[in-house]
Amino acid sequence: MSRSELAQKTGLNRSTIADLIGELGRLGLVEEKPGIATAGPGRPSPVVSPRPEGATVLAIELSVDSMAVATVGLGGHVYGKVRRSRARGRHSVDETIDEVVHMARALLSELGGDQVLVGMGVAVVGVVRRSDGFVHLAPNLGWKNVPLGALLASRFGLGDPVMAANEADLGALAEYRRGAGVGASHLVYVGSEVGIGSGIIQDGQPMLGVAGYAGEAGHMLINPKGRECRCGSRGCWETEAGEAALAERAGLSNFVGQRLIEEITCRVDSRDPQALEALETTGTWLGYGIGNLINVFNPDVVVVGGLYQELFPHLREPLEAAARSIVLDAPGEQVRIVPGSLGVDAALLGAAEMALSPVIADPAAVRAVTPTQPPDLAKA
Amino acid sequence: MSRSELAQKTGLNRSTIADLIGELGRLGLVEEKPGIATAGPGRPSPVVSPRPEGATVLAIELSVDSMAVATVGLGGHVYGKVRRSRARGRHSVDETIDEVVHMARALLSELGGDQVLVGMGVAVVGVVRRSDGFVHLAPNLGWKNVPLGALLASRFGLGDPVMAANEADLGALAEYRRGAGVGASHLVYVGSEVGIGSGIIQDGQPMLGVAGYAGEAGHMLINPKGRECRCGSRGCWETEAGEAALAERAGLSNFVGQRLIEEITCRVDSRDPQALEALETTGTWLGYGIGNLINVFNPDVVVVGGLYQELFPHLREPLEAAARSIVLDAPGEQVRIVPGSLGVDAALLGAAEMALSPVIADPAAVRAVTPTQPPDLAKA
DNA sequence: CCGAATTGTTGGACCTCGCAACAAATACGG
DNA sequence: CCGTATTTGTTGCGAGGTCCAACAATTCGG
Repeated sequence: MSRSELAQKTGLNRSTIADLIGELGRLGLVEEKPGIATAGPGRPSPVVSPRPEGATVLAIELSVDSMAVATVGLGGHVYGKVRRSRARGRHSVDETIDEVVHMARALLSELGGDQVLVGMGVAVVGVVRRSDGFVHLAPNLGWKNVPLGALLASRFGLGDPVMAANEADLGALAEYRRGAGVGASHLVYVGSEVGIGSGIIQDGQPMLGVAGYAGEAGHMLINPKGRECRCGSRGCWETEAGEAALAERAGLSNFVGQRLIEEITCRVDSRDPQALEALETTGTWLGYGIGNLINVFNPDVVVVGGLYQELFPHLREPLEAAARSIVLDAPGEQVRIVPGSLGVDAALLGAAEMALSPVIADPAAVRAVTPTQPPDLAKA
Repeated sequence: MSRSELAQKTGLNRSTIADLIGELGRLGLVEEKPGIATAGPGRPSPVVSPRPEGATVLAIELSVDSMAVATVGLGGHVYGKVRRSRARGRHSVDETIDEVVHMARALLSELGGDQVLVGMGVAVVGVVRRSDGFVHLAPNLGWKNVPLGALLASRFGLGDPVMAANEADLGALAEYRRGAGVGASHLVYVGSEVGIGSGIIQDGQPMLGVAGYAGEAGHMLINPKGRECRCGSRGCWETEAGEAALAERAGLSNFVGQRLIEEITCRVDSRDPQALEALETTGTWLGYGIGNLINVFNPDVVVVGGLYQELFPHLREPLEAAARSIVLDAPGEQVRIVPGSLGVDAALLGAAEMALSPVIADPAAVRAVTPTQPPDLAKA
């Protein structure tokens, strides 16, 4: 983007932009390139772009059936990424952190010398306090009250605890900044893994609620006569529209996660009626919940991510029909309901964006972070 | 509040505060009084308080079965208020505006000479565009695409269209600033008239959504096997928890509005089993919806306003039980669910707060507004 | 009556940003 | 090939808002 475009977009003066670009350039966060084909007369404008090497972060994702680590530079540039499948169920905290350290070591050693590491961020399936990465509850990992942010910080030799957030919240952030939601200002992200999580961007800002637990739409009551839910209630959205419900309807209860998606896709391709029916029903329930969220949030765009991203073409029709049947006729604009574009990595990239956000908020205040040595594996 | 308290609260310097207070004083928006009993040593501090006369607005409410007009000064001080009942159903736009002008004339003539009128604000039962008060849809008034803000502006001889907003959104604002939500930062307001409306304050700011239609929780699907709704759908929250459902359950379908509330209160006092049962059931449905909103918004406080404010003591128990059964165990803090404290005037006061908000945003830019003469009644 | 404590006030300094003029680089018409 | 219009980056200056440090005002406690 050129300087004058920046001036127009930000509403700031050209001279102010020049000043800021100068400072960011000195900090190594942006660079200017000769500029491309010019349209019309006038002095050609060099293109200003973020310099990914200027600020790199380590992003971590602890998901239901996999974990991942990545090194990501300013602007969302992914340098390296490792994902590892894990069986669902309990995992010890120590073991998990060891594994993270192991995966991170490999990625960090690949970083070039000019790359400045400035922070870390973690996406967790569970209820997490953002500021210090305290995991209140993560049923899918079997964790409760784990000071993950502090543990990671001490393990990597950092001063401050590592920030962490809910997977769906970070998925929303990533799709908003780098994915299907670019250009929107109000976004609702619906991600499904075992349950259904949601994250909301309101006017460009993540909506966190008073304690950071906003967006727990998975347990929205939607069918009082519905199935029993793990949470003890009945007829929660995720019991009607979640993975388990889909699998049961399709007669595939022994499949989970990616395997389930593949199996269903396969059966749909061969026109299996039970699979088609299951998608129809599940899409309808998904649509009801999404319709509720649209009524409540009035977003630009709803992004369907997680497992259902791949199935979206098969879910679209019933989903949209159900949502439209609920949504009040908003005059003028129509909401777009679209699949995510970042796939399984949405939350991982969101964790990176979160870790990079201090750089964007106050570039001058950010310092390089040095993990103590290539961190060693305590128990390896 | 004293100057040093202000400095502490805002984080600004004492000298900055002095400067700002000086400017606001010159504009007549604040005044300093000798200051009260001092605690401890030190120079005594005069108390700075908003001067209601400095900025007065005309607030208007167009509700389901009544309309109201009030003159309100800075800080929420009500100078005068008129409310008039109207039969439910269609009302012509012209007739309504005439009536508003009539009621406003009386109130404006009572204003003292030192009171500066700076704007107007309208609360409407319906879907309204805030910026220019365009009423997209107000089924309860029988209105569709009425440029109410512009009509009022031309009738009162103002330059800019009058701002208007949804009743529930303004109820939320009023309860947040002046009512049961004072001190909270994240508030969900649930107001019931004919249907159920909701308004949300997130981190001190009204949550509007991309087009200003956020918070339409009344048509949240909550019971797919439920009653048919006016909106064409089935099992919306308001069909299960709204006024009509309550009346029907209590066997009082021929009562509406305030009369219904009185009749029910009366029957409850005499232990009428059908009334008690109706409250129990309605409270439960209310609680389910509120629980959903709590999960999604993670608020400090939920304020129940509108018709149900008075019935709240009788609704509390089933309502809280239902809500708690849905809400995920938020560690630490508990949400408070409380009745509103502003009663039927919540939306009216909210309209005043909305009209006053430009003064708070930029006191220097606000000019006195002069309605053309005491506005005359064109058709009277 | 004097020191400690608190608070309002004053003058100077800094930082951010906008404005206006100028310089640089291109397209287009002759 | 040259001059003009056009767009854009750059420079110097000024306005506004804020903080800091020192000082003045006022009260409490000994």
